[in-house]
This record gives sequence, C-alpha cells and structure tokens, in this order.
Amino acid sequence: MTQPTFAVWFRNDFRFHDHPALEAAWNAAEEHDGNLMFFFHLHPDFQHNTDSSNDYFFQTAASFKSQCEEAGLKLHILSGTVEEAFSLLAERTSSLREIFYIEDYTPFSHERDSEAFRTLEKSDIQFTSTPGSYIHEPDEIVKNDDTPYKVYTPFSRKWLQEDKPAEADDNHDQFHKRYHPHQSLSADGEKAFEQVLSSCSRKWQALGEAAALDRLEDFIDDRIAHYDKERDSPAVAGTSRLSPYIRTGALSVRRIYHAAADKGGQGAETFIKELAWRDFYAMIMYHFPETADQEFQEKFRSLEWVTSKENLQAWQEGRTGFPIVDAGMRQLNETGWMHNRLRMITASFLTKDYHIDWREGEAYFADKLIDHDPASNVGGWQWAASTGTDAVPYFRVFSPIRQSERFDPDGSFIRRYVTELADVPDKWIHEPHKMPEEEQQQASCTIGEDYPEPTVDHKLERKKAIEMYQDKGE
DNA sequence: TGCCTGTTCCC
DNA sequence: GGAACAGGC
Repeated sequence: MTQPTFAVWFRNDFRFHDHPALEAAWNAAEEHDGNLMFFFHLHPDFQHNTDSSNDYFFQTAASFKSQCEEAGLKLHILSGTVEEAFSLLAERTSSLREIFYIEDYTPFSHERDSEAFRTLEKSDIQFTSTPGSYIHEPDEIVKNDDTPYKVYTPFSRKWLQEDKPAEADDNHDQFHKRYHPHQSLSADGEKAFEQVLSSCSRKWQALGEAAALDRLEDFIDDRIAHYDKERDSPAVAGTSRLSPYIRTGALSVRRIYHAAADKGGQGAETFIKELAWRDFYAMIMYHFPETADQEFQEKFRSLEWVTSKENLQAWQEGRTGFPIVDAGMRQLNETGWMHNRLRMITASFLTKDYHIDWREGEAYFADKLIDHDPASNVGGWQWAASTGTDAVPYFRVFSPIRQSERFDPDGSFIRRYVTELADVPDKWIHEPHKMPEEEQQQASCTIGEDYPEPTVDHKLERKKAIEMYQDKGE
C-alpha cells in the first residue's frame, strides 16, 4: 500500500520556525506513517509584474526554495491558473491526502483559496488551515457584543490583554526522514518560476529566514530600547526594518511578539502596539472587504478626486518641490521601502495637496513596497485620506514643511535622497525655493533647474482639501 | 499621529 | 516679539 502524502502549501510564509501548517503536516505524516511534500503556486496575477515588491517576494521564494534544497527537501512550483495548478497536483500525486496551509484573510487570498477548494472538491483530498500569519486572527478580537472594533485604541486594549499564542514546534531537522525525493512535479511550473526570476534583477541584501532572525536579534538587543524615541526620525535607523520579512513570512510575527515582550521596556511596549496595528487592519479588511477599494466612510465615496497625470508622476518620481515628500518617494523608488513617518507625509501630500485619489497612491505603494501588506496599505492610505475607520480627521492636514522641520530638523534625511540639495544650508533645507540667489549658487542648486519650485501652494491646497470634504455633508 | 490664527500677558 | 493657550478647520 502506498504511503499517504501530506502537503504544505507555502504562500507568504517562507520559513521553518513557528510554522503551524508545517507542524500540522509533520504531525499527520508521523501519525499515518506518511510523506511530506511542499509546494508553492506561482499565481498568474503576480507573474507579469516584477516591480520591486514582487521582485523581492519572488527572490525570497527562491531563497526559500534553496533553503529547502540544502536541507534535502524540495519546494515544488506549480504554475497556471489555480484550477490548472491544483488539477495537476492531484493528478500527479495520487497519494495526496491532505493539504495544510496558513490562513490568509485578504479578499484576494480568500478568492484564490476558494478556487482551489472548488477544484479539488470532488477528490478526497482535504484542505486544512492553521493560524499563523497574525498574533491574533482577524475574528479573534471582538467587542463584548461580538461585533468588530472600528477604532484602534479600544481594539488595542483588548488585544494587549489577550493571551498570546505559543509558537509551533519546529522539527525541520527531521523532515528529510519523511521526505521522498519526488520527480519534479511540474516542469512547466519550474520553467515559469525560472522565467519570472530571470526578470527579477534587483540585488537585495539579507533575504530570507536566517537573515530575518539575525535582524530580529539585532533589533531586540540594540535598538528596541530606543524605539519609542527614535522611530519618528527617518534619518536614524530607529525602526525595526522587519516588515519585509513579515510580508514574505521569513519571520513569524508571533516570534517577534514574544521576543519583544520578553525584552520589555517602554520601547518594546511602543513597538508591540505597532504589531497590533497590523492585526487591526487585517481585522478591518476581513470584516469589511469592500474597503479594499472603497472608502470605509460611505459619505466620502463620492469625493471628487482630481486627475492629473503630471502631478501623479511628479509625486511618484519625487519632484514635487517639497523636499521631505521627494526624499520619501525617492527612498521608496530606490530601496523598495519607506519610513512610516514618510508614508504618512507622502500620502497626505498626494491626497490633500494634489487631491489625487488615494487608490492611485495605494496602487503605487503596492507595486513598490517590499513589505507590501494589502490590509495595512489600504488602511494607511484611508487613514491619510481621512476616509478610513479611525482615520485622521479631514481638517488635520499635514504641512509638508512643518513635518519636515519636526522630523528631519537638520535635513540629513532629505540630503541623503535628494542629493541636489546636499549643500543647501540648514536654514533653507525645508523650503529651498526661499533661498536667495547667491546662496543657490554657493550650494550649486538653482531652484527651477536643479530642484523644482514647489508645484503647489500648500496653504491654498489645504483650504481646497478641507472644502472638498466639507461639501460631503459634515 | 495637525496646523494656523488670534489673544493675552510679559518682557 | 515670543510664549502659552484656545478655538476653528
């Protein structure tokens, strides 16, 4: 009799530590004297866009594939539509009994998973999900009347009180015992994956699980103690920089939580609240999936956004004429990551100064951010656009100049990314267009040539923005 | 985790 | 002319 096969479907969880689906598959294989198998499905929706977000994701997947191979295991790659991929999987793996995966709650994932279930519903192959992508799953933290929270602060209070899940057992050093080297499951899949990788041309430092665990250790040992004081200065490496690992699953958020909680202190407490924000936005998107592309506040669904290709492009390329905005956008374009303070500033600028639809900004961030998380990205954009739940009130408009003075006082962050302003004196770094001609010459920076004039009048646009929201009946 | 403006009080 | 504060958007 053939041994049953227990598969793990890796999706955005490229790790061995704290992987409950792996643990469950391992336990099932042990119990039934079966085999383990791993696979990843290269979804066609992602295959043709290799902007930095997907580039980073696929290269992490590739590094995990190598990590598996080094451990004597194999990560099979399936390609094609979900239906094609899972039909092929069932056809080629006659002993397949159960597929384990970590639950992911975005509308996209939900749709993809349903398609997979439908494809195999007539077979006797089971799907089994486990938690593992969040500290508390989206349906776990609810109000006393069982309805979902809509405001972060009360949510976070409840979130902080709850017992936290323990980590899954990690038996990966034993996996090879239950792994039988199958032939390549799908030559097409392997080929498609190679093809995608060949168009991923960026060089990333420190990809994958081992690097992620190292960075976590550095953060906990050296930086978390000052996190509360330094996280708002983009010029200082004060944030954890763990988000790309969270997004790819190279690092478990539950591992991060326990490491931070064990360390303790004010910095750790502030940091842990940021982990709660991630759960909060995942929870919002789970309960209100339509807010992935519609305003949470219904009265703002009819806002009349301005269409301006020119301004959108200026924002994307970091030539708005507002140094802090341009520095943030250039950091995103160059590194695939942006400091959170700057995400707020650039998002506020796009929506409140250019009056451009937040969905434009959200889509751009989704393509670029190596830590792109759909729920947090939409949540952050709707926060900045004042259309979200618990969003910034529409009349609290960020001033790109005041924010710059407060969070990059000596302009060192600006100078790092907007190099044409490198020699501009501190006095003018936040508003270089006010610099007298003589000083422009000394700084080798002629405004209007080397660096743009401000593309809009902030004071005026602020007023227009407030009126635009006010008209929607407050 | 907003910013501006106007007022008062003091120097 | 600036600090401190209140109120409005």
